[in-house]
Amino acid sequence: MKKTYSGRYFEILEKRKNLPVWVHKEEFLKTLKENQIVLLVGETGSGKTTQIPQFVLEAVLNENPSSGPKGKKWLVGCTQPRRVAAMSVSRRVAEEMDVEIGDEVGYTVRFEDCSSSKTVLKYLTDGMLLREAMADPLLGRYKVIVLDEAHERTLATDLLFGLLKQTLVSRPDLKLVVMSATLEADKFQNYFTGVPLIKVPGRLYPVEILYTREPQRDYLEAAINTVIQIHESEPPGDVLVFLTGEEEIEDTCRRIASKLGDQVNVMPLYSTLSPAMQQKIFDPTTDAVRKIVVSTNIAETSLTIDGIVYVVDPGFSKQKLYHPNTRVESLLVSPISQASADQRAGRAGRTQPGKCFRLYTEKSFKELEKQTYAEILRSNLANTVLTLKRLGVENLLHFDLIDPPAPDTLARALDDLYHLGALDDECNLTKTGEMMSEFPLDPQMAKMIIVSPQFNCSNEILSVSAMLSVPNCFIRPRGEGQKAADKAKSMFSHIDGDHLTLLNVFHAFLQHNQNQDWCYENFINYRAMKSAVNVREQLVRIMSRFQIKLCSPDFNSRDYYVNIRKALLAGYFMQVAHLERTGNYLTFRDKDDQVVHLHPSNCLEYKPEWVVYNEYVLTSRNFIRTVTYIQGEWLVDIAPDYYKPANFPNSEAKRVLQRHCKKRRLSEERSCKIF
DNA sequence: GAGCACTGC
Repeated sequence: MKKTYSGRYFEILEKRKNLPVWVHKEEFLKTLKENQIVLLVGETGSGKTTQIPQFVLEAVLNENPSSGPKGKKWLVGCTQPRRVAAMSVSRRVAEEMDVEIGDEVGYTVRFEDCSSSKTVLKYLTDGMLLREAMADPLLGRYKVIVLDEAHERTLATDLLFGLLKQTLVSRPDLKLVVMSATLEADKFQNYFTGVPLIKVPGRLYPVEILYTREPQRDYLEAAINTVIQIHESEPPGDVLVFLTGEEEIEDTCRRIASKLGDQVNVMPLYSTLSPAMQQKIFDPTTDAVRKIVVSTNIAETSLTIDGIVYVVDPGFSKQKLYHPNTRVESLLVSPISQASADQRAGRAGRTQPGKCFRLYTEKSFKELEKQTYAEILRSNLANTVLTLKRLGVENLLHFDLIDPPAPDTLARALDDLYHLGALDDECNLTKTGEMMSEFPLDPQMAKMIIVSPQFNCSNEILSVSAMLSVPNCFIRPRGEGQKAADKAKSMFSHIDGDHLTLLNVFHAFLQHNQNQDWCYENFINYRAMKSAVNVREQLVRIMSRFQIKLCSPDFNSRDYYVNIRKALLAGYFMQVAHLERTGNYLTFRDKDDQVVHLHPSNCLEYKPEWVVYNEYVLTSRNFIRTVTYIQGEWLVDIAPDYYKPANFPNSEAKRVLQRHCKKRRLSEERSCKIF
């Protein structure tokens, strides 16, 4: 590292030294020296994310002045749950250390590696470190790993916990720092028995918490009234209201605006909002007009808005839930946890003392869960199990996780992977499974891609996969534009299904040279399309690594779309529904079949007897979304082991399946006689 | 005939 620093360096250094975490620098370094694992609890504003990794780096460089593994430099890695955070924090730290980003300080996130052979401190997403661990389970280049925001308990962070717990045993020279914003620390301390804990206070202004006297029946009504009340009786200061979803937010914005008019500036905030609209949130307010931001959970952790003095918290958010029996993931409006409520309240005290209006009673608050359930307890684990297998975990039940998932969920995941050919009878990873694990996709999709050359359509399947991996590309404005949007969409529609429609959109986007105006005119989300192109490129790179053929059927051939539909089924054969005589679709499964409805966004002009679907969503009804027509006999051709009639309970679909099986047997016998 | 909390590889 260079010896002379710029004036700016010393200027920033003085500011850094005022951060609360600096008071604990010596204590931290001493503890790190004497222990393999250190737990640090630092509240918002303590400076832990930027400073601790620098402290660690200083120690590593002092103790290992020259050598690293294979002549390379030792690395300090710091994980973040979000890519924006990894990028922005590393930029900040590079500035503090007076170096160019990508040199001594860098970051690695999906689609972007801004690090080099010079890099000694690297910020990366938790998912990225997990990927690195797949290639090198001992994480040989790292000397210290810092797991930041551990309290968020993302799936990737939880897996890293389990993995590092093993790695630390085989690599006594590797150290781990766990950083958490809340004191769920006892949970971590139980997990890593006897680990020292350092507590650093945050720097937030006091936030007064107000509860309602009675529980509120209608939280929207209550939220709107509270905003009006704040506006009429509280001193200047911006307001942040937490709601659960896009429609609710847009609706509430309109209602507030109609009541308060020009006196306030009401703005919505959610992830699918265009970046330009999101940016508006950060425009400074004029003194005369109060800013009112109505937001989803995105403002709880991902985005920080300065100048918020009042927070309105109805106490709900949409949360993902997984039911292993029906294999359905659903988004459900649910009460938040105490930790979440406290995090929301903290948003009021970033620039001056604030107030948080909780639209529930103090008693209700005390009845809330302390922490939000870890993601691993609320997810389909097929992909997780595949990752663990790839990391060399032999017995999943013995893998030490902070919160072990339900046995049902685990069993379901193993079962799915077995049917996909990723695991053998003894639960070992197969060659196919190994390849599947390299794709940053769900197992069905990875399988579909791997076998697509057999249907001579890997190019098309890659495009469809990319489209399925990004947010919905169809824009549908409320009110006026709706009809025009639907008409534009119908231009892309393929009568046999939504997957093929997505393919049409992708092809059209490329034909129009990825033109943004073309997207605008056709009600297509440009950002989604660009990111699909990006995803596809990444998938192509993985394909070439495994030398999987890139090929297309003849576009003018009658079988062009047939091949693609067959390839879809080769991955998603466990997600098939059959049209019953009642006119309803029934999922066709070994157990727990469900009545489902085609999602109204589908582009089919008729109801085919059999469909393959991309996802099952539980909202106002049971919907299957993104569906494509398939032939019943393909089930027997493409997944004969899974579609043995004996595996299924009696049903209309089973009788049809039996007929197909019989026909297949007969044709096989006939062909035997010929030879 | 309806919706899309949020991340991430």
